Amino acid sequence: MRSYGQYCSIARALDLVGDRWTLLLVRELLLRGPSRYTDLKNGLPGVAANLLATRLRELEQMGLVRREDAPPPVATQVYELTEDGAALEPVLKALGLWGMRYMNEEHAGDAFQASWLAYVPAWFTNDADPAGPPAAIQLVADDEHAVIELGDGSVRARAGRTDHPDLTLVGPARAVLGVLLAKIDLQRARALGLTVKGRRDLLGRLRPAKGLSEAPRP
Amino acid sequence: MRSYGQYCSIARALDLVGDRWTLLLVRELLLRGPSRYTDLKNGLPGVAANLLATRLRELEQMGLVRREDAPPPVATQVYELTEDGAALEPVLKALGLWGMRYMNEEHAGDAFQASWLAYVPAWFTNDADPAGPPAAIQLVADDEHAVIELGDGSVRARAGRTDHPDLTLVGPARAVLGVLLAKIDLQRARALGLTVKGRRDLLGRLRPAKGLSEAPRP
DNA sequence: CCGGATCCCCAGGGATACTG
DNA sequence: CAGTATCCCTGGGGATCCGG
Repeated sequence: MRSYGQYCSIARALDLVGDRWTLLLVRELLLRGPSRYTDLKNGLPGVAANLLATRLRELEQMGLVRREDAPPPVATQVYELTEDGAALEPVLKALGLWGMRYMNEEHAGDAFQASWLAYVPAWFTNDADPAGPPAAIQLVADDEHAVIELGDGSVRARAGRTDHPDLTLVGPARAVLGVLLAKIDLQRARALGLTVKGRRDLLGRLRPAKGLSEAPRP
Repeated sequence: MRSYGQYCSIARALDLVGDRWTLLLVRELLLRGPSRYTDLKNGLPGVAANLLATRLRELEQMGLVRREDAPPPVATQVYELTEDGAALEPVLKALGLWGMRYMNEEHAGDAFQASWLAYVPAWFTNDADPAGPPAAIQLVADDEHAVIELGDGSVRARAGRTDHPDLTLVGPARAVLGVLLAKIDLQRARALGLTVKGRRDLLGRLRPAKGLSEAPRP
């Protein structure tokens, strides 16, 4: 990218990661951990192959990404974030938090992945009952599966499934996320196609982070 | 900008503000408040006139910027952030904080402005002695003037000058910012051309925010 | 199948000139 | 002062191809 030519830390940051696809690539590396080229390509639907290779090369040269040989089972290379690269997490959190206000409308044809389902509760909710017992919530949105695990005072989430969840939410992504962040109530979520099974009181333990509760928008 | 086509709040955010110059334009509106077109153009050295006009139109249509008639003295229009636009402040702070690690090197020819000098202490330092008496620090870097005001437990900063500062720092931007954030000591700063006059103990009241102190880099 | 490299084409951005 | 108009050029999208 052309430099903005400004001695300003915001401009400097954008000089490095302001290019198209760059921050989404960092998102993938942050959410998935060390990843192969093909996994990244799958995680970034729409990216051109050459562009992904170029970005990875640039990020490596800037010192934000490291290329390493994968551990024994696989014989290929993996890409992972360096310390400087991982330090972008607050940037992605801030962007993601701000962007939540535009998640009310689902645009037809938008891609969706389990890891994007998982980071929302993990990043943007707290446990309102930190001393409460462990619990697991199974999320299923557009056939993507994620699990929220409550306990030890934290809200953790990951892509995948769990046996014996205490609560299961199945429905369109918009409804699942809306309910998790208390932006829409169960009544409206059901109208959007949400199915709820299990201990719905657990939803009360998910307290939306500041900057979200502002006011549900039309 | 082309949409990324992903149902992910980070991608959504970048759909709106990921375009070139957009976040820097928001930075200007945030730091300067309601601004005229020409002020924005001056605050964004290097931007093409047509691009600035396009971005303002796009941001207005997205609901991030509002165009209004200026109060009586001037007969022109001003642009200002809406609530949604101003909510980008945490994003700019996160980006700016991350970018500080690349401010050690000044690139020849980089533009520099007083408002960019001011936001660094205002955003990235706290008063280590919140109950301490009011004090003012005059900053002069590359002929740009800014003032830090301590008192009432907060660190405020603005472009401009003050009479009777308690401390005055004059020198290249890199040295002034480095000293403010405790990334370089006075000894080294002086070697870089910094001049210090007044109560240098006041520097001890500026406590760098988390995410900065990590370790000065070469 | 993985990890790219190559090629073509178009939209978005840069520089400058011009206008109400 | 507040933009438009124009031209040029680069960066990115999309498809295909290629070596391991």
